Amino acid sequence: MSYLLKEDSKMYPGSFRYNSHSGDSRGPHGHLQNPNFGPGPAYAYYMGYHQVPNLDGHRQWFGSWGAPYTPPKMDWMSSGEDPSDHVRKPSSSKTSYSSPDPNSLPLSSTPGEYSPKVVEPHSCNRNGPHTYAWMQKTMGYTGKTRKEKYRVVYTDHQRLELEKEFYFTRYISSPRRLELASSLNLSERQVKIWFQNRRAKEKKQRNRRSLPADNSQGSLAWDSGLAGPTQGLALI
DNA sequence: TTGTGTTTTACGACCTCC
DNA sequence: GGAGGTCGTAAAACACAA
Repeated sequence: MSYLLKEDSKMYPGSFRYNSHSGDSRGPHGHLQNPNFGPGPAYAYYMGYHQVPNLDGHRQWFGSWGAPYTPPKMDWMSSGEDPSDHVRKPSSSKTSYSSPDPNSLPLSSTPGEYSPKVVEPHSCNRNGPHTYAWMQKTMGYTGKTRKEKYRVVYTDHQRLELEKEFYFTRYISSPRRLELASSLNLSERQVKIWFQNRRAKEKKQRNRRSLPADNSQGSLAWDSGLAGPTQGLALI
């Protein structure tokens, strides 16, 4: 399903920003080698989705989500493989968002599949160990303002799963939202907002290309200059 | 290295529908 | 009245040119 390969390259030109320093599953050419992606570095301690960064830039989930989030089947971890092997090479290999075939991905993985890892409560990025100031501020969980803890960055795995869902339906149903939120260790609210933002993004892109907004009709609007549904579906 | 532009999360305001 | 939609916007995270 190269739709996502294509689409994501546009959608996430910098989607591996985190991975450039925290590990991801891409090969030297920017292609994902591990369909389960690398560790999920992009979590932060935010609002109800309590996350604590660890040394590898992976953030750990606490609080309402129970077990910390760990992307499923993180083989490279269990096998002792160096996560850096999966790290995107620096900008010389500015990659497109090369997603694996979503059909091969664990779309319906459940939280139970995530095996919590013991991690250190600090993160690092390409600049080395790094703990965001706002994270430290919010560790105390004292009800921070929007400015103090603003947003998290979703992992590639989360993004891909969301994109996959968006590909099939631009308006997620409540049950499916619950399922997806659970499988991705996101809140339903996050999933809902992600879809809202995704639709807005699509609309923005469409407008940018001066394409008729009528294409928003129906469940798919991919024939609007974005990677089209026909193309995508044909490749599923 | 730094300044700037873009993208990504997240929210509030407001609207519609049931 | 609640849920969920769009729209506009804030600000973090990032890419990249200079």
